[in-house]
Amino acid sequence: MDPALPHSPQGTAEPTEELLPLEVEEFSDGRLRKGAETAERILNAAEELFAENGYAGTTLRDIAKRAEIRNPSIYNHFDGKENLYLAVLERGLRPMWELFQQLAIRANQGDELDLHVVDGLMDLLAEHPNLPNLMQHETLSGGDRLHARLAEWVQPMFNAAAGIVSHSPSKRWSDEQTTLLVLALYNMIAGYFTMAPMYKLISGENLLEEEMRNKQRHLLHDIIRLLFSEENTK
Amino acid sequence: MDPALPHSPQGTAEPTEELLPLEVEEFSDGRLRKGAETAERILNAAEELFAENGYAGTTLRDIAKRAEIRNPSIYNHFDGKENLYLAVLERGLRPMWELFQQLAIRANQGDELDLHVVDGLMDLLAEHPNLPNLMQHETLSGGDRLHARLAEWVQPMFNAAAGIVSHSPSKRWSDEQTTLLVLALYNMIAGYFTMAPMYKLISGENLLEEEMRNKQRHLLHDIIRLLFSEENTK
DNA sequence: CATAAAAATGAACAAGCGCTAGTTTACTTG
DNA sequence: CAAGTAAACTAGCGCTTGTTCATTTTTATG
Repeated sequence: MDPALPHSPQGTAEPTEELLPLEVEEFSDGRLRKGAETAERILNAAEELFAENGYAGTTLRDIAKRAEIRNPSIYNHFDGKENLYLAVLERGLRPMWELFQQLAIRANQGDELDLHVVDGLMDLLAEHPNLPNLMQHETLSGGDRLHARLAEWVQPMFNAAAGIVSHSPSKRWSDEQTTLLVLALYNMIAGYFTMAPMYKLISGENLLEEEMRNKQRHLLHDIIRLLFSEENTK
Repeated sequence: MDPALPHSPQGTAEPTEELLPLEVEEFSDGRLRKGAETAERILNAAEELFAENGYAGTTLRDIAKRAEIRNPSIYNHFDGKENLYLAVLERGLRPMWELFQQLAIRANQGDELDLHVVDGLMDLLAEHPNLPNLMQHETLSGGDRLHARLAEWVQPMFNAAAGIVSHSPSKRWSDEQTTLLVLALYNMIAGYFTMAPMYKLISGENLLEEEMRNKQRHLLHDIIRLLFSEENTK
């Protein structure tokens, strides 16, 4: 494993590192090994339950039931609840991590990206609706369970996002504001998905359905355009 | 108690109802009765712990320890964990509920309010930093524990906020967009506080300190001004 | 097809949970 | 200050939790 690395807050500007070597256990014909298949079922079940109920609110027996196994079998694939949780988090964060790495590269090449970032994020989160909730649970607990890994996982994404925003044509935002702006935009975008269950209770409408998502995408475009227009310079 | 009220989504536009009769148990000289004082200590401890660790992640023994009593004593003041949680939620939501009620009245009188709303919310949340986290935990769990009370508590605030936004001078936003805009603005504002612990891990800076809060307030003012300027009409 | 490894299982353990009962202490009030 | 009530305590019950272990069943391989 990692040698110590006690939340060192040195943030490399370019996220070019690897997240983890992702080993695929499968036959030459692409069929998964039996063990790897149930490991995946466990991860899927755990992701859904952790996202909805958090770490403490999720039982290994609940996870096992959803994965259609008896709960000691989990220990054939993961070394305890905490490690399973970390595995879920890592697998969940990977697509977001990759998206930001990719967007950051294009931002350094001078492409205008703000709208692409929004679209990319909306698509990604729509495909992985558990991701914002997992992140939010971690955020609320102060990242206690991530702590060491947090720097290497979240920090590069944040830096990439800040880089993208600071490359925008608008000269409106100072460097100081850029940081807070990234936070605000993230909360606005991810919060949409996080809010979905409660919004459904209040209004009856399902934010996760495509029609609503398109309205949200439209709104975000309008907002981004207003925030990053070249005209006004404060 | 309430007669059924199974999440009826009829939202009265003006939040003029009462939240709950708030009974104060104190002597004529203002001193709290012994019992009422420990009840308050329990509520304070529970609020902090529920906000950080959620419902499942908080034990009555933890709460008792922080309130400096033994855990069965909690039952002299609250009828079980669930009811304590609801009491925490209600006491926590009250100031926000009152703020929105007050702002909604002024909005109906035609005052321009958008910036005042932001300032009011920032001040309120700075004073009650546990509130956004409590709400967020409830949001993530799908409001399961609130469910029935949710309509009467959250719905009026949401409607008040939507009313305020739709009274803004800008003709830019359609009614449909107004709803999503309220959500986005709420997430932006409340998310700032929710993110504080993780942001501190990443950057070392404390978002809850006044200096940072003022920068955030400034940023929010800029954003609101851009979103609700009279000029541009899309 | 035999064999070893991998995976799944039932049974059960210690620890911790919400909660109750019974009793003692502290407070309030006539 | 005495009596009654409210509030705090100790002890512990029934249950669930994460985890272990010995065993059986399944899967992969020479």
